[in-house]
Amino acid sequence: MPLEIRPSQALRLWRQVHLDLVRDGESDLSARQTAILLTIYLELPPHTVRGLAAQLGVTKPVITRALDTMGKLGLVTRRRDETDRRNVVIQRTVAGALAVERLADRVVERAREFGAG
Amino acid sequence: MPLEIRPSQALRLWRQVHLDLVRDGESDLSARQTAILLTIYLELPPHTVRGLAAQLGVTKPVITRALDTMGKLGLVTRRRDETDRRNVVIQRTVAGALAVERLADRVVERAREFGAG
DNA sequence: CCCGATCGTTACGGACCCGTACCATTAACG
DNA sequence: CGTTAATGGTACGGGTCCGTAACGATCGGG
Repeated sequence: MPLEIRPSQALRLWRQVHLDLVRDGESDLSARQTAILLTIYLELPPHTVRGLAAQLGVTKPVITRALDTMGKLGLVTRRRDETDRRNVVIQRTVAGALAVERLADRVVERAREFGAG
Repeated sequence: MPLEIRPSQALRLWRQVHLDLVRDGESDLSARQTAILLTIYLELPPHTVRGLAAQLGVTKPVITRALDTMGKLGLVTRRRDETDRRNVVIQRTVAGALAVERLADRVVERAREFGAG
């Protein structure tokens, strides 16, 4: 059963959620960072730098830097893969899971308000 | 009639649209910039720097810089208000309208795909 | 063993953005 | 007029991010 949504609704939803994020001082993530964060929390592990770079169609340093930033924010962690020490496994954190959950709640909430629009 | 959407749907939708934006090389706007752009295109004119700053809960230079950047990208334009030359009126552009329209289409499209999730 | 391939990170020069503070222009009003 | 208030923009020091290129560590096959 598809989720029917009209363009005007989509735009109002998109705007309002972004407004919420800005106003609540939720860390001002770029589209890239958001895509990385949600990929880590929605797709099945394990996640590697190379894998994320391929999925997003960006270069490796972009992922490395994004992980640096999100690491400082406590949203993700890195750990060496001991079976192949060349790899780095990106791991979820409690704080990250909560942030993602809050985002989901925001979207759901605003979607409900805007249904009639 | 409210728009019912489950948290898991919301997150998958949010992720997929951001992935699309990144992969298609759509300018990597921050949450702030997105909020500003959509406010300009969804709310009734006229829009001023001060008004936008108040709506987003940020300082004026944030708006000025965002308008500089979006101006370079051709998404918005500025014009002096001739009736009160202290004011600057932010105006929409064809390119900006198209970008907003594309965003709406992306959201609608992905929402349709993910309905069952 | 060693050599090539793979993985993540770092270096570099340049661009953008932040928040605070200050500035130039314009309007409003006594 | 001149003075005050309001608006948008700019200067500054500091941080983050970009893309390209190089690097060190590690694996795997000959």
